[in-house]
Amino acid sequence: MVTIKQVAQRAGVSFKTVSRVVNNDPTVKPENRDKILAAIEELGYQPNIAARMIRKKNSDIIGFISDEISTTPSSVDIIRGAQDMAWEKGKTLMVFNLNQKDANPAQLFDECTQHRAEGVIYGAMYHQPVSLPKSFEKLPTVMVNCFDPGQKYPAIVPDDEQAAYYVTRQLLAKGYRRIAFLNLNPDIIAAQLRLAGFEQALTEYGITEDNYIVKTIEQVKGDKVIDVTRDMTLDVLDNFKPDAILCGKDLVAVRVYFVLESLKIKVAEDIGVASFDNWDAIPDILVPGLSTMSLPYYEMGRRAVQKVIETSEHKRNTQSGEPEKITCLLASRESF
Amino acid sequence: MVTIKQVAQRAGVSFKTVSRVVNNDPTVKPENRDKILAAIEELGYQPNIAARMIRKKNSDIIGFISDEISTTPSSVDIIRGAQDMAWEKGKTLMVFNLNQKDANPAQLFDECTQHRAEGVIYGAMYHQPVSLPKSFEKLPTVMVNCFDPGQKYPAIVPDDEQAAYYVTRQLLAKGYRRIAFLNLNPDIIAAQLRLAGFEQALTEYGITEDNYIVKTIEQVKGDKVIDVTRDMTLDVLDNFKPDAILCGKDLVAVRVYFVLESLKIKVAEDIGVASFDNWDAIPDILVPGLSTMSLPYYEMGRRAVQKVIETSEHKRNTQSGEPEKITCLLASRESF
DNA sequence: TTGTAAGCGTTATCAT
DNA sequence: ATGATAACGCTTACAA
Repeated sequence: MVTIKQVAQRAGVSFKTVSRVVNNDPTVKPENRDKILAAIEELGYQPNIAARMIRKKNSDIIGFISDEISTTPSSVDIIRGAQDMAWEKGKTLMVFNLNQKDANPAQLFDECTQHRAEGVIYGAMYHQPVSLPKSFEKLPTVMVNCFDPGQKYPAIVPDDEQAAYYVTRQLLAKGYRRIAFLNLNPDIIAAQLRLAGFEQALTEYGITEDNYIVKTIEQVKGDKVIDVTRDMTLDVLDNFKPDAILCGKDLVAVRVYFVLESLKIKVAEDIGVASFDNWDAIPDILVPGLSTMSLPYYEMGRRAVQKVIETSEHKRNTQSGEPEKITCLLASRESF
Repeated sequence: MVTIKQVAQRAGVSFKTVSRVVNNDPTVKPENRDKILAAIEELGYQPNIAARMIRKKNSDIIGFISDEISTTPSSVDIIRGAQDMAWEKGKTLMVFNLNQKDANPAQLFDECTQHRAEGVIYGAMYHQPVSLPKSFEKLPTVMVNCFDPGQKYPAIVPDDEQAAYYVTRQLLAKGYRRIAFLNLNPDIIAAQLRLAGFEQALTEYGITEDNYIVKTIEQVKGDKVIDVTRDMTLDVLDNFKPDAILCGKDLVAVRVYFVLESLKIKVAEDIGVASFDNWDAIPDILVPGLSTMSLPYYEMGRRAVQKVIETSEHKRNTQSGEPEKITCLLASRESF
């Protein structure tokens, strides 16, 4: 690999002058600058980031540790957002995956330390509480799509309550008055928050308990969780007769669409359908297109990087308070 | 940050002895080794990879540049596979995304060079030819899910022809005799290869042209590509009356299922359905579960890392020959 | 405006 | 078995 010294020799100056040019130091005679730039070009010189790193004390590296046990594809957008923001800020994101086999969070954290990462982001694949190993205290840490139960670290999460509140109000505003909510497993944070938002909106519209219904689309059978969307949908259609169905996630909406199709009930025309996720191609593959609250993964990733840079600059990690909630937007199509 | 010297002082030895312990050099008195290990533990010493890198000549870093213009979620598995293999081989994968805005391949390549990556993997999000900038010649480069038209670099691609051949034979083996193939846009490599595999299998079974049909599910309207799966499916059912439908991707299968549902035609019972992708939760959300040829993204990622390590060790990049095809397996469920 | 010397944290070399 | 010393490629501090 070509070094700064080789460039210096080629240009006929001292290596320090080359360093100046590389670092955009203005105090270089234009004539020399041109000579040096030419030499850099000819030799194809690229600065050695590692060497630079040990002398300057910043690495410009941010570690991203992702819990990918359950591979929710859209959560990849968290990483894309993080990467874009890192790029904009002149940082490099080093991504590590937590895969069953061998790697544990502490190990991956050490990896980050060894690369002298300036901060670490821990990302989970669905909104949940996570307790990180103690070692994470040694570096500015930001949690994304998850949070520490003791609020030890700043956290970025989707505003699930707002999402449910918003979509419910949209349904109500369009005149729907008997909404069935096919919610996710109530063990999940998102399910709890959405229920709150859902009921809040209903209350504000004066909808009483006999005019809405909430069901769970997952049932625990022994140690297995099984999806009962179809039965639930049929049940709700028969016994509650809703004018709109709010689904816990887009995949639930797919099954609901199938049930409706089989009953010749037309989405939008005969019944409104709404959902959460805006999961990739799913909402568009359905006919009519599914109106669904998009989880702001990309934005969360961006915000996490911003936050970790802030914390590392201010060198404070503690007293983080409530997780920062990122607003969810409605991806509006034709299903209600 | 704790350095090797501080550990040395704490343990009462020279810093070189600490270096020996850190690098598992056996020529250290056990007594000293214990003292040093204790000091490392107490001080929380972590080696500085950057410093190590400038002295040793290897970085143990592999760059992964991914064309994420079209975000096919499952292609994330390429990265997961690459990351797992890198971890197993003691390498660190540095992932860079190609996002419209500003970053171009050459820039990201430079980023890799600056980190002194030992090799670079270029990954595309669907199987396609790609011409890389000339700069990639400077580092061992492997292409994954894409290939250089001039075979300049080793490439890892899914064996689309084998996939189509295999699934078609499976259909035929189960007795299906009138197969309709709703293929992807014929501009796409995968579509061309699959057509070849499909027809090969049919020929071997002596199926003649009037007993199969191939249709495209995308149509170009002006400068827009529109999905015509529904119309095509209805058309084929009406006019060709197939006993099985082979879909170009799982999302096509979803639409086909809807059409069949609306016509009260039962999948598996009345008609076989097969597909390509094994895309995340889709095949399982359908009822009956979709039997589909899985694209071996994870394995491709693993293989790409293996290959880039091989090439970097043997220092040869040229004369790569045909892309290496990774076998696709049938994810068998209940749809045929 | 430019260059010299020192230093970053590590490994390599060679002596002890 | 251990330790001085040099070296890696760069930046910082300071001098010219």
